[in-house]
This record gives sequence, C-alpha cells and structure tokens, in this order.
Amino acid sequence: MSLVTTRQRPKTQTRGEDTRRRILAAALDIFAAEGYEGASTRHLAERAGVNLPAIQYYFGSKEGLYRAVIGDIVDQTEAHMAPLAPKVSAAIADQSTPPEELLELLCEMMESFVVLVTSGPQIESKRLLFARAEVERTAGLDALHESGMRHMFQPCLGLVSRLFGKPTDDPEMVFRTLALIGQLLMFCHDSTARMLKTPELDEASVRTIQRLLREHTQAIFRTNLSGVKSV
Amino acid sequence: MSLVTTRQRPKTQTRGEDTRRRILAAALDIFAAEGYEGASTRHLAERAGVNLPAIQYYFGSKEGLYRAVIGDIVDQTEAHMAPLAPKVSAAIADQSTPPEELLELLCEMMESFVVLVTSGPQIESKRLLFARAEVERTAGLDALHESGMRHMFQPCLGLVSRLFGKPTDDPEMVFRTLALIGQLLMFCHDSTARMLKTPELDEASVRTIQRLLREHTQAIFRTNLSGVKSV
DNA sequence: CAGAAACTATATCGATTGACATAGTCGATC
DNA sequence: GATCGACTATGTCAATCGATATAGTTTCTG
Repeated sequence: MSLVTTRQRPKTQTRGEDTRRRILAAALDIFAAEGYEGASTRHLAERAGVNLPAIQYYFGSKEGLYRAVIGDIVDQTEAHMAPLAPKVSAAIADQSTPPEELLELLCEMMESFVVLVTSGPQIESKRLLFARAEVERTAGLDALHESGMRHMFQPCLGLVSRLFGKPTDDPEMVFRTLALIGQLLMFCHDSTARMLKTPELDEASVRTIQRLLREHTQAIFRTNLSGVKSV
Repeated sequence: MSLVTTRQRPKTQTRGEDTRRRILAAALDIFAAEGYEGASTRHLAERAGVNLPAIQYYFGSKEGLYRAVIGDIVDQTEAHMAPLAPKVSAAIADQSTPPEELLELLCEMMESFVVLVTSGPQIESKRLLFARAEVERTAGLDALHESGMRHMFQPCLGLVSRLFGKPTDDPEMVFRTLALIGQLLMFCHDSTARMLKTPELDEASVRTIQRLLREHTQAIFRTNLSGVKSV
C-alpha cells in the first residue's frame, strides 16, 4: 500500500495525454458531486469514456486520481493568486504601508477569491470541491486545505493583523479573518447554489457579490479602527 | 424498499428507550465524523454497544437511523430559536419598528446561533453535521437544510431587507444575508477547528466570537445605511 | 514489415457493505 | 410459573466496492 508507485505521466504522451485530461475532467465533476467515497471507479471510468483499468493505468489508483484532481485545483489556485501575493507580502513587511493600502489589498484578495470560485472551466465542480475541503477529511484534501491556508488565509490574516496592529497569533485576529473569509466561502456551498436556483452565478451577480463584500469589509475596518479614515 | 416500515418508538419503552438514545448518541458522533456513506452499520452498532440488527429493530434501516439523528438536531434547533422567532416576526411585520431595534434583533439572532453551535451535549459532532448539511446531499439532510432556512436564514433575510428597505427577493438582500451568516458558519468547519487546534471552543473564545460578529454586523449596517445611527 | 511500447477490453478476485432470517434470552403480567 | 412481547446473538445473503490478471489492440520506430 505504501510502495504503490503512482505512475507519473508516461514520457511519450501521444494519445494518452488526451485520455488523461478527459479522465481528470470527469473525475473532478464526479468527486465534487458525490464525494470521494461516493464516487465509484466504475462510474468515473464510464463518465470519462474509458474502461475501468485505465484509471489504474494512468493514476495508479482511485486515490491517485483524486490526488491528481486536487493537485490540478491547487495549481490553478496558486496561479490565480500569484500576481497579488508578492504585493501583499511586501505591504505586510513594510512597516510604513498606510492602513488604507492594507485595506485595499484585503479587498482585492477577497475579490480575487470570488473570481477564482466563479469563473473558469468546470467552475461549479471546483466550487463544490472547495466547500468539501472545509468539511471532509479524505485522502488528498489536506493539500487543498493547506493551499487555501497558504494562499488565502495567511495573507489575509497578515493584513488584518497589521490593520489592527496586533500579532497574527492573537485569537481575535484569527477569528476576524475567519469571519471575513466565511462571507465569501458561503458562495461555494451547495445549499446556497440550490437556494439561489442559479447553479452558475452570472456575471452581474458576481459583480454584485464583489461590491457587497467590499462594502462589508471596508465598513468593518473603518468603524472598528481609528487609523483608517474615508476613501 | 419503499414500503419498509421505519418502526416508530415502541409503545412500552422500558430498557429500550435507553438503548435507543445510546444508539442515537453514538450515531451522531460517527455520522458527523465519517459522513453518511463512510459510517458502516457495524461501526455504528459497535460504538453504541449493541449488536447489528438492533439498528434495524429500532430505526428500520441505516437511513432511518440517520433521519432520526437529523430529526433530533432539527428539534434542538427549533427549541433553541423558539424564544427569538416571534419577536423577530413581529418586528418585521410592524412597519414602525425602528432600525436600531431591527439591527439589535439581527445581532441577537447571530449570537443565538453561535450559542447553538458551541454549547450543549456532543456539540463537536453537531457542529460538523451542520457544516456537512451545507455541502453534502444525502438522505435526510434536506430536513436539516430546510430547518436552517426556516429558523435562521429567512428571519435574518427579513431583518436585513427591512433594514435596507428593499424586498426580500432582491438578490442584494439575499447575498448580504448569506455573507452575514457565512461569517459564523465558518466556525462549524472541520478545517477551522483543526487550525485553531482547540477542538472545543472554550467559553472565552465563544464570547469573543460573539463580540466580533456583533461589531462586524453593526459596522456593516451603520456604514451602509442612512437610517441607522449610533448606539 | 517486424517488434516493442502504449493503451484497452473482459473477467474475476477478495473484502466490505446493508439487510435480514432464525433462534434465542430477558422481563413483566396474568 | 407459564406465557407473550420486548429485545439480542449468530450467521449468512446478494450487491458493490477497489484492484488486478490476462489477453488483445493500436501506434510508433527501425
């Protein structure tokens, strides 16, 4: 079990690469919809239009396929957050950064995350998988959780702590950051999508959500903070 | 399958009622920790200290047991929210209710929900089950979802809409309410608990969370609203 | 065209699942 | 203390799971 060599992609990928991508795409949909345990390898293979042992051939095992799906999402998350990350790090490190700029970066982080979970291919499944990562405790989800911590929570915690002038390990900073992120994580939930009756959020809704979250965030900091003034 | 008579509690419950409660308590823990599919009837029976067919005897089936667990939580939720519900309904219906009172009721709703998910027996499992209801789509979870809609979301949506003076079917009102509730739902997540390293939130933390959420909520409405002034 | 590597189709393995049948034991009541 | 209903212990069922063995097909290379 421990020494199963999860076969990396074959060196010379001709047709195989297409098949691999097709299996990955189908797996994302099915894992998101039915969960890790709920998705059977037969269902995965059928949806991808391949036969059962193809999964083992390309990904070693069901768990290997799952990890590959998660890895894809993690890579996309990293790429999406990449342009903002260095600016945030620099702003936190620089003690002279004005509060208004820290606040603006926090808003941009949140708006960027909204884009991440509302656009791109198979967005509905990606959103569900994000939400599952917060609740489930399965094979490779730790990687997704760790990715969310590193690319979203930690930077936000740094900004919030700088805005309040308190250390990042202050429970109040952690709670406030969690609450802020909780606002937008809500829109990943299956029940929310079901309630809105619009499985895919249209562009106008996304813009509305971004605007409201910005209003909320600015209100929270401009009210509970002395150093941050008007726009 | 459709005509399985999920046996209701026996008329004369002597020892059986204790056994029934013991199975229910064990099932809550296991369903919360492992999910519906992940929990095997053998594990459920072993944890409750009963034999396998006892589950079928008392609850008809695994699904029947699950529904019973959910039903228990729904009842507790209903009882917990009962004292606040009529006040909220009355305040929404009365067109002369001042904004400051509507805002106070909204804060109380949120604080009450925090108490619901941070106190009482088996609170850790209840919290996890709440979080699962937002993501999973299994047998009886619709009931829990519907309960959350009726006892938490709908009243909050009513208060928010009254505060903004807009209809409850305005997407902006729905989004704002979701964001507000998302703040506290975050504290039900497994990953949050894992990160805080304190599986059970102590009393001080709960009070801190309540205070922060109140600050956030008041800031959001006092900034984005003309009719609501200072304390 | 020969041969090796890449890839697929069929069939089946052992393990585990939820459910249930059968045969019991326990306790209260007549 | 016999009897009936409440409850439990043992064993087994068909179905499904992930995984794999075996054999066959396709594609590229020399």
